Amino acid sequence: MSFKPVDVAQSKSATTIVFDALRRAIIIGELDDGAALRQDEIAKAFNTSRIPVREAIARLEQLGLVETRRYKGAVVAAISIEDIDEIFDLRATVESDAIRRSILSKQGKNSDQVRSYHRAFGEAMIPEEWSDLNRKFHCSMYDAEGSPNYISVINGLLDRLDRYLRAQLSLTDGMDLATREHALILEAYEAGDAERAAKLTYDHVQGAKASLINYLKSKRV
Amino acid sequence: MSFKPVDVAQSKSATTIVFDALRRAIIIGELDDGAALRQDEIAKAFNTSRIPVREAIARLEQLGLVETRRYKGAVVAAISIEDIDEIFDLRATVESDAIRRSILSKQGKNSDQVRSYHRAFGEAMIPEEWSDLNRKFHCSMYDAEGSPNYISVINGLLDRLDRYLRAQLSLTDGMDLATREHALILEAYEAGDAERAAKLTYDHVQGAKASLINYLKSKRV
DNA sequence: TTTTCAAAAATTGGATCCAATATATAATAT
DNA sequence: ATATTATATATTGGATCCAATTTTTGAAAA
Repeated sequence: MSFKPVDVAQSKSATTIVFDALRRAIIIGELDDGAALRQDEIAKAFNTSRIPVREAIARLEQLGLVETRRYKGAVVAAISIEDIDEIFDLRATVESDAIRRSILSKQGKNSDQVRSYHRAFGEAMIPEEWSDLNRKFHCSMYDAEGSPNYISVINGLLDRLDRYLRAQLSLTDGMDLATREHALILEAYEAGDAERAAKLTYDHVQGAKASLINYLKSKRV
Repeated sequence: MSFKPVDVAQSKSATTIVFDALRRAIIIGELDDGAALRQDEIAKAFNTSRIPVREAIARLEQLGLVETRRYKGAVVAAISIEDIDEIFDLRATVESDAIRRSILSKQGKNSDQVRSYHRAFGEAMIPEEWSDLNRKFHCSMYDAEGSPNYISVINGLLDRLDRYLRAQLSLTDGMDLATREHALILEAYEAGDAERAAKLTYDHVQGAKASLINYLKSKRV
């Protein structure tokens, strides 16, 4: 045989292709808050019918990334400063517990992986990469085997925050501070110091919150 | 005018009706783990076409209540004991922080509401009601105005645990202990003791975890 | 010119149809 | 009798069509 058989069930559905693309576009800020998602337009762009687009929108709505109004369609969800503030608190709480339980869990450390994300974060020249690498850095320290639900909640929260973080990161120079704080968190992680890592993570997230809220308040006068 | 005009946009879509009903059926354990959700069957039962059913299933999948396999349809998600264990930890973490921030937030207390749920919980004769009342009791102490995202995450976690909790509650007599623990939490809430309320809530959830895990382990030999 | 009303166009929500894949059943081979 | 193959049926995924609602545009009235 000169070809490799592939299970057809592994091919992505039209719904999933559209969902992934729309989710990505929202997260990276390509679709602005309040932007209408026209079913027909999206269907044409993806060369499919409206049904997969509707299903993708239904999925995005459950993630809080879009809001739909009956008979009026879907728009990209705008997140208020109060909600952003709260989501950061929630992140700080969940992520600090995630790293604590990861360290306490006796699982092997991901040190090589974490280190390489840390290095990549410090070296990244394009703001678009920072946010992805930041997510990878943090999540690689959480126990993927033992904490899939923590990680899923964290990713959901990050999905909702990312476009604001990206806009901020493009315009401010908080990367040096973040890199330094990452180094401290990594140090505590490698030293197996669960409480210190949890506290550093909590404080790091809260610092990012303060910075973003300041930025948004100055921008939304 | 002898009739009251109602905004048509307030009518529920077929998708929402199906979604609500399926979500409810899964939560209360009417649909067993692994049960197949046949689109055609459900569409017939609700006297609609398959499209709203598919959209409802897409939404349920994002909530982790069902799992779909390409070309094979959707089944009710079975949650492993390890996942249940983790979800309880996540609940304990998030709910203890939710009650802490609620108490610290200077918002008015919901005491009357909380008390009435507490009383109803203690008086409930039907196990089916316990789980709903338990949820209402706890969530009424969290700050709906300032913590909608906390509450949303908590409800999502509870949705996934509820059918196991309900099965357990029907067969064990942990209600007396729960009622006593609720009373202590309520006491700390009303006293404005954020740290004590947080600790009691955390311990309460962890106790419920231990109890449910024991039950499930004995049941799944 | 501005406001109101009517008609046309755009869009959403759901029904039906068709194609593709999976599953069950029947027929054939061993 | 069992295993394999072929056929029929069931189910999912998406395309198309129709009905309902919203938005836009154009015409008429003030």
